[in-house]
Amino acid sequence: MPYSPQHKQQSRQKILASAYRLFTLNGYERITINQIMADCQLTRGGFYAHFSSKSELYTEALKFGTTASPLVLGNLKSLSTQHWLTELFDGYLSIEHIRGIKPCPLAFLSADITTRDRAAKAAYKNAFLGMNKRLLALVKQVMPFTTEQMFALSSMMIGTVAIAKTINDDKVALQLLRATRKTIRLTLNGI
Amino acid sequence: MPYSPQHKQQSRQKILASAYRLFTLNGYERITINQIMADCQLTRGGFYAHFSSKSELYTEALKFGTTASPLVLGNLKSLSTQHWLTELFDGYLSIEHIRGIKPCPLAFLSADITTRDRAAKAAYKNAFLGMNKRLLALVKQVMPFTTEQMFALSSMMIGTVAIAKTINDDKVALQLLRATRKTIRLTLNGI
DNA sequence: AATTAAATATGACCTTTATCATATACTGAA
DNA sequence: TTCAGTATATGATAAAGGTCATATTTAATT
Repeated sequence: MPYSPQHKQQSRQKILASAYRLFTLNGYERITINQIMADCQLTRGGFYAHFSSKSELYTEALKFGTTASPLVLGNLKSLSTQHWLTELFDGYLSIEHIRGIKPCPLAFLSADITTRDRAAKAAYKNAFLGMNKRLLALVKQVMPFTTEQMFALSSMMIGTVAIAKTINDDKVALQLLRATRKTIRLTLNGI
Repeated sequence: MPYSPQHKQQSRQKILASAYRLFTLNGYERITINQIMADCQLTRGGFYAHFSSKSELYTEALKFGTTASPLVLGNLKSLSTQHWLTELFDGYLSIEHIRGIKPCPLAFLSADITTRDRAAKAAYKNAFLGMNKRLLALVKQVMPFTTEQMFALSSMMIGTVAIAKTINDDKVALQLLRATRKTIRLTLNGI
């Protein structure tokens, strides 16, 4: 038996991590299998030992990056829920987030998903619904809040970062991010 | 002198209209010059008599589709501003809008723009700022409203339709659209 | 009708990229 | 150290698409 038994699994995980990051930053068409494999120190050909096609990888990468999202798990348990939520929203609505290398796929892949297959759409939908559920549970600890209110709030945050990322001009981008941060604080009763 | 003097201009306008629609629905990479030219009954080669490259066309098409946006001009002048705004928001946040062939480029091209050149980003930014300005002027006729509030509201609407469009499941998509419609009505003082 | 110059169509080129067949490299066991 | 068989790399293939050179069509003017 050659290679350690986990070797292939490790490669698979590395491919998924690279694919998730690169796809989120660039979309499906702007990233090649070559780039993904090179990013994790592998080469083109071996790819098909792990995935049957590029589009399968896309869906798996999206699942990989959005299940058990670190976003809401966090390790700031020492903080009060209120404080923690503030940190969460402010971080999400920050210029660092939108200019960084770990942007939110819900924001940056929405249009991309539209032209992708059923499986990719399902993965996106699950990610969106999952995030809403987890966030809603948290917000409810602080104040009464409905699923519908949560949907609207999520949409606002996601829309804001999606738009802010397109804007080259930091001044305008910051103004937009700030606007939404303010609005959210008001919505959440001055958290 | 062959052809009527306006002939080339007419062709250009047709190309722009086709490009605008197809790009908005599919993004830059999923549409070929061939498809655009075929869509307006022309052929591939003639393209370069009108535009120097695909990316130039993309930017011009975006400008074409977003300047003097019919969105806010409308012809419902008989209605009160309040009523008119309600119609506008409800139409934007409708399943017909997101499933139709004239979707909002601000919502469906945000991620696409991120990986495009400076000119395309500028066109997107102008479209966004222009829409906000026009909308704000209208909302102000009804109630006090700031630029920042307008930004947050636009982001919410744009985010909502962007997400709703990715969701294959009409039930969930409708729930999401409804949530934002409700929230907007509350925000606008029960318009 | 014939002419002519602009507008459009045709065909070809070259690059990129997904995919696959085949060769090589690796490592645990004998 | 050799073997075996899995994991990865290499090279090839075929298709797609942006671009351009050249041919053809068009209609206002003569």
